[in-house]
Amino acid sequence: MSSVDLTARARIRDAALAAFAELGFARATMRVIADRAGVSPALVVHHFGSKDGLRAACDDHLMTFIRTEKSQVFTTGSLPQLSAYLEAHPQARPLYAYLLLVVTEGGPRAAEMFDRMVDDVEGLLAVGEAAGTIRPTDDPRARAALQAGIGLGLLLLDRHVARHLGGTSLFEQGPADRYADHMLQLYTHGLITGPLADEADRQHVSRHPGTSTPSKGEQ
Amino acid sequence: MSSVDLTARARIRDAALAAFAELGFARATMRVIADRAGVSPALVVHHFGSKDGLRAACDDHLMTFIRTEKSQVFTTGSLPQLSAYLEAHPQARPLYAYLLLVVTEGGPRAAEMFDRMVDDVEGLLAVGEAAGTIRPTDDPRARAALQAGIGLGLLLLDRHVARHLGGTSLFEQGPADRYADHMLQLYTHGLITGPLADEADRQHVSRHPGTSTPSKGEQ
DNA sequence: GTCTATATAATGATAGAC
DNA sequence: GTCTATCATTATATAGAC
Repeated sequence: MSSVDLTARARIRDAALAAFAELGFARATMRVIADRAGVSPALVVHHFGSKDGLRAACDDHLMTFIRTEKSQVFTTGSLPQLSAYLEAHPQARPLYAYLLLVVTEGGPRAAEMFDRMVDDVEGLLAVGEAAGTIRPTDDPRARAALQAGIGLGLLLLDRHVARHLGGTSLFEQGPADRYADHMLQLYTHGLITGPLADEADRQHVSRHPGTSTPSKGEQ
Repeated sequence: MSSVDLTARARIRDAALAAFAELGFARATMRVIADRAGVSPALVVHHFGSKDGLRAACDDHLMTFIRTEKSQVFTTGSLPQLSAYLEAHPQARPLYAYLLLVVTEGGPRAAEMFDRMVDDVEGLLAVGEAAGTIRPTDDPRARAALQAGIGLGLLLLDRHVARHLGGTSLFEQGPADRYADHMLQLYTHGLITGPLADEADRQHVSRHPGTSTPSKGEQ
């Protein structure tokens, strides 16, 4: 409904967002973007100055969206939540795709975006820790960064991972189920067991004396 | 020692490998590659036919390397092992960097490369399972794909994750330590605890009756 | 604001001498 | 095998009319 009578500037920006995400920055030419927006290449320059200016406008648009609290779900790394959100808000799809592009191709604001995600994840984990559903940690920042990286990294490899889960995207039902199964397993019980796990615990305690990470009641 | 008197063809291929990895396919132009190899642009075409031909030669070179058993470490997703390997075999660095590019920019052989990694990870996990150091699973293929994705995904986000771990790359000492700490923690004990973990177990059992995943001794 | 027409630069690739 | 010189194409960006 709102996408019908957008200003030309907004239409160009949206076309660019989608074209960049689909083709990469280099192969999404001004002509292609102009065509998709239904305008002349000259008008693109008129509105954004240059291709880099257009890119910056796309970054701005995404950052604004990311900063909206209702799009926190974008940045949590939780696939089921993200999946539900995209289902309910199809307009967010191109922004999500563009986020993946920016992070991989490493534009000037990629760091800013990833940092925002880490902040969000850290907050969520802290809430869980307080509620007793998330294990305590010595190093909340590192944990948040790694968990954000795990979540986003898997989304970057969507195609490849999903192929082994019997589909073409993790957002499909089948792959999503097998994904959820393993991740829940990993997040509730880990992957390592037996003597190797005990050894890992000893290493951790020796590095962080005073901290204990028992699997069940110690001290 | 062996890099001094390479044939021009090999020098061009190596220069391309590095330039592609550093700049991406689009921005690594034939001229840039020729300059770095110390030859004329025409010679690049003479040897490889076209830019796509050059790219294919790089892919071939990487695949040959990946298929060598001694480079399995490339594909395990274990950072400490990979780090040690790259330290001991600096010649492998550009190949590693090119692998990351291929996986992100999704060339024609990216799938082949990722599949190889999943195979390797699945084998390693099966060995661990047999040895009693890795928890059993219902779905070894999914687990291997996801663990490969987690490992590779974090390497793709190297820069960003490392920034939060106090460095610029996960291969540096400080970030590597904090990385190892959290991942060991995650892999030995998981992340979720308390009632949420119990609920996860119930969901898993109801989906896979007959399978049990107790955190400690349940028949 | 929007267009057509065009300038300018860079790219992948070719021709042909050595 | 390797070069210099050059072509044809395509890219971004500009000029100026409407």
